[in-house]
Amino acid sequence: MSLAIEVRYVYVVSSYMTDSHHAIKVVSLRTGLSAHVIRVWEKRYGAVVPERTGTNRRLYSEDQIERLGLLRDITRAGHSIGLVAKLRTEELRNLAAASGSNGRPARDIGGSSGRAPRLDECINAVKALDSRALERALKEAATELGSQGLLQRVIAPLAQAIGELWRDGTITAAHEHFASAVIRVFLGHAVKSFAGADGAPVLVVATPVGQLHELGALLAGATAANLGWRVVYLGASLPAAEIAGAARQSAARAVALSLVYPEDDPLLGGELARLRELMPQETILLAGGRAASAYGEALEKVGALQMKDLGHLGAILDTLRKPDRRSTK
Amino acid sequence: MSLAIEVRYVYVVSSYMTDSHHAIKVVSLRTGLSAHVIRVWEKRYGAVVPERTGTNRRLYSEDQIERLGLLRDITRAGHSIGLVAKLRTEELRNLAAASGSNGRPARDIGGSSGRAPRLDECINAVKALDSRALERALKEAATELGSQGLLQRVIAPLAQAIGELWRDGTITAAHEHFASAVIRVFLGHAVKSFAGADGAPVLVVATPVGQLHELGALLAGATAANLGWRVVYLGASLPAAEIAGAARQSAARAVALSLVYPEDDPLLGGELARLRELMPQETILLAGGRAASAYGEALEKVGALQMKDLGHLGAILDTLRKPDRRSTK
DNA sequence: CTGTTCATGTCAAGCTTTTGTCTAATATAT
DNA sequence: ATATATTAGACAAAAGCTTGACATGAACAG
Repeated sequence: MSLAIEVRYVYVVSSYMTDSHHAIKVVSLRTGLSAHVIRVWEKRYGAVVPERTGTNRRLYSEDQIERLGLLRDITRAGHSIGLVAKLRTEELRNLAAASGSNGRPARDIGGSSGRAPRLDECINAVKALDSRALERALKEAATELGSQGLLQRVIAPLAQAIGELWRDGTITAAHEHFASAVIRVFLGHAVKSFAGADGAPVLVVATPVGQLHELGALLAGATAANLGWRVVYLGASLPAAEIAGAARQSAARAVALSLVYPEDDPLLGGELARLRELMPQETILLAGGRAASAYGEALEKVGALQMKDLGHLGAILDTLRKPDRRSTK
Repeated sequence: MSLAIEVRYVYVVSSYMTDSHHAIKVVSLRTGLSAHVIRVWEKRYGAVVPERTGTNRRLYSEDQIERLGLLRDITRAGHSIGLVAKLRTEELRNLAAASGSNGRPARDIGGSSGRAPRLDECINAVKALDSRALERALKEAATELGSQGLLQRVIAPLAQAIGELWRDGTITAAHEHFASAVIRVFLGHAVKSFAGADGAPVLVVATPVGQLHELGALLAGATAANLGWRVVYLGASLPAAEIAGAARQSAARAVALSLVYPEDDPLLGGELARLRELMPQETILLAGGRAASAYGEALEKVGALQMKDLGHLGAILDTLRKPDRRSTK
């Protein structure tokens, strides 16, 4: 019977069974590029030339999808597609790594470097395990900055600061858990409900096995909820099968993973591969967090979109909202 | 044939394949200089003369980008562009190091007894990963039963039911995590704040290493908060040292542990002993949850009070309230 | 003090190139 | 039949290029 399954694909791909093939729509969803753009990049620049079925449909391999993802990142960093489209994939990886890390214009650094108002207060409250003070500071920050500003200018930096303090031993894991718990609850009422509207697209948020730090996932969930997604929040350290199951059951449009620490888990690659395999094909995989870049290769391999920060996540989510639209004036 | 490929690029880059070429936009982003300025520096001073494509677009090498960055720093430090524009790059480096000691601000980045009314609703919502339905059911239960009844007659049985369904495979760990997340947030506003009043006694709530299920701890925390304690909630799976540290730092009157699964962790005894040893002498250790009785012996050994259910916990907490008062203010 | 000159950053107009999107007609898939 | 793909070509917005002009402020001569 496994024979029967394989037979379905024989007419399509003659080579490896491991080299799966994907229709353009899947590629479009997974890369965030429109099918138009994918075709025109092929036609004009030969950026990616897919196989074809006997009936002329395009079929993309995982490698090609990776390549398209790299091109997406590189062009978003400012490079023109015409100049990079024909580079070898290896060079694209270098370019993506290079422009990804330092793509920031230097000019607005000085201006906005002003530390968010309540941040120090929050950090002190965490150090003191003082939930009242932490809640108060968060509340004031929320009224001052609005929920988007709260997330991006206070909670995200706070999460980062906690990570740093933890790594250098100033605070312990208990402080980190404590902060997670308070922030979790706080976000529960500060941000629009995680529940989302009826027709809203679904985002599953979690952290893979071994990744114990929850704050990043929390931030991603809150950001998505803010943008009108229905968030299925699963918390930290879940096996691939569980995440995939939740994604399947909730018909999620995307799954967001937060990777913070450790940065060198040898098992994570396998988890990611399993996740990609078990997830519905059309579900998109997103990854963010401090350690995401450390797993860049593994993430590319499974076609995951890497997010630089919360703003980037927001942009991607906006793109994913409308996977396909026709009657736009 | 690899020759054929390289030839296509000869007109563009004559040297290394690693020396990528960048459009002016990328250069502008990376240096923070406007494209205008970059062009005018080229035209007037020949500061940087890029290659051109066949269609006359400028193409900058990494070296040239570095040079522009140096010029940016130097001019911002007060030198006039006309005087430094033609210096050799090496000299620029010295100048930049000398004048701009303040240059880069580095950034980096982000129920056994009578079936309670809403219980089935809750269970179904968990099965369906439907956070809206779960929240609604909990809310209705809260108004019907009050917060104490909500905890004892809905959430506690729900936690137990989830545990059973998980053990028999009806639901997965993802569902359990999902339920924890929703309930966590819900308790955050339904129950009196975890923060507690100023003079309130402090209870640290956590789950020891290896105990991944958080719901029991959550219930204990909510119950204590309801009774006017100040709760330092640390969540699941914390090492003894961390819990003890938190207890010490917050001058906790008691530490409550929730033990649910597994029931036969051989390491738990050691963790408990270490915890007892590291904790302040006068802090009392409490243990509850489905698996508490399985560890009865170890708990006896460290003098922990075992709680049979939430009502029992409440009674113990009331007893612990009065002894020993501190003059902290 | 005043007027001139120079250095420098910015802008606009007019043209070309690049690139994403759209339409129409046709074919395939489910 | 309806949704999805395919091609070719058209279109328009965005980004680049060049030339020339303008604004500001500093240096300087009278």
